[in-house]
Amino acid sequence: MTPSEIPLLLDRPAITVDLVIFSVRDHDLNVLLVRRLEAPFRGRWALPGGFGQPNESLDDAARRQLQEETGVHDVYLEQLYTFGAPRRDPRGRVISVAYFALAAATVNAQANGGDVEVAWHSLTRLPELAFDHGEIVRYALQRLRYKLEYTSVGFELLPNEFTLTELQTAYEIVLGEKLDKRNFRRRILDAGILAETSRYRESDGQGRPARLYRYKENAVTEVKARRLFP
Amino acid sequence: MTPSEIPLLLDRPAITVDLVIFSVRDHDLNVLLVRRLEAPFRGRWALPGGFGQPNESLDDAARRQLQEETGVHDVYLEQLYTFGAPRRDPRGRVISVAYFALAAATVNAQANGGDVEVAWHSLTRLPELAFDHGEIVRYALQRLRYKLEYTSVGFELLPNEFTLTELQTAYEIVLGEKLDKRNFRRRILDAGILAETSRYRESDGQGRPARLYRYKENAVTEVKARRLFP
DNA sequence: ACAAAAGTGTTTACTATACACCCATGG
DNA sequence: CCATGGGTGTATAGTAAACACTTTTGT
Repeated sequence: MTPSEIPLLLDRPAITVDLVIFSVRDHDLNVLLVRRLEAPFRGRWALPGGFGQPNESLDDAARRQLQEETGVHDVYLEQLYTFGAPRRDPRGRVISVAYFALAAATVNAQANGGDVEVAWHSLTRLPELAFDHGEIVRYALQRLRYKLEYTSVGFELLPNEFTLTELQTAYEIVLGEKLDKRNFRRRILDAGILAETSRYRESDGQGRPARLYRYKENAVTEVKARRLFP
Repeated sequence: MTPSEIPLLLDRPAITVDLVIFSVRDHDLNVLLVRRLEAPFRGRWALPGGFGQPNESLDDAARRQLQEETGVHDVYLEQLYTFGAPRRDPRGRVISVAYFALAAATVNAQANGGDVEVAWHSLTRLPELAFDHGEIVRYALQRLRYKLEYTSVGFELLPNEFTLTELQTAYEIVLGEKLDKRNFRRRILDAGILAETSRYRESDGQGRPARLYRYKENAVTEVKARRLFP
């Protein structure tokens, strides 16, 4: 920051926090959306989000918006990217700090009292979204797939206890490809990030009950990438 | 974005763009800094940056600030992270969209006329910076090292034509470790991202002249990571 | 006893690493 | 002819991928 110091209030863009909340439901990757009640884009689905408060960090603002607007709390959250194209909001200059969040299928979302509609939408049949929110979702999906491959954020898509088949299915749904069961289990167990519980899940219909695991706290979350250079 | 619509001007934070420009010089990784002329932190070194203009994207604002403030242009630039802790600027709420840039040692920086000091600083002996800029630099360094391992951004630290030893040295300086010459050359040549030129660089003192290479435009920039899961 | 899902090892191909000597040039 | 940096190949270890049958449970 240099000689040109803090600008006149009139020149300031507005700044919002928007959230892309992913969850695996009904055998599909879903995003949580809210329906807009006012112009512009009235009636269209949009990402939850809003303005920060004066004494709140961006992360805190994201968490608060999530809770207030959708009832979702205690989920994995990370900053995604800041979008600031000049005409992305027809009302004027609005810069949006986008976050992405991962919620287990057991997490419930509900409108906070008012008449705002909140709903999960499958990514395979996403409606046209308000503003540039479609672009933000695409970017978030790319980041999710990418991180799934070399970090352990994937566990954030599951409840505390889960079976290895449930974990594998979540991965397959997000990555959009089938994985080999034996290799998957070997890798994930060898990584030493799971703790076996003594409990089992009865399969709905029939079949052998599956052992439940939980994700170890303090587990390493990043796996070394295959380096381009030695 | 929901019922709470665009807020009063008074509630709006100011928003700046700050730049972390890395360059390998004098056998060290350097960052380009400017000395502050005004309070707060008058006399301290800070990241170049400033406010965006109404009809300018964030990327454009970053590029313009870089050119205007330091004379640096046509370098690799990418958005890093947005910093928005409530008290990071003592004058009031300022949210900063940080960018990181890579410049070859042949790129010159110079103050734009005025009496602003602009200088490269080695990361091994960085002065205490203004605001939270020290934290921003640390975060940028982490990102640079990370990307160096699994993308080809490293080439942005070198001029158009370079020798393999120069390339290897740049990697060694950024990563802070020695690399094996034969393995390095094999990997980088096998990756098919370099084109051999017919020219050679005379080594300063003595020794056999080294072949010059250039980075292929359109080369793949990402290398597949070693996946945690099969 | 059968249907349904859980669980388990081995072989083969590929990729990464470690390592030492000859080559071209200028003084 | 020597000092300096450039350039090159191979053997070994480790990691990834492909692949099919047995076990446990409920009906």
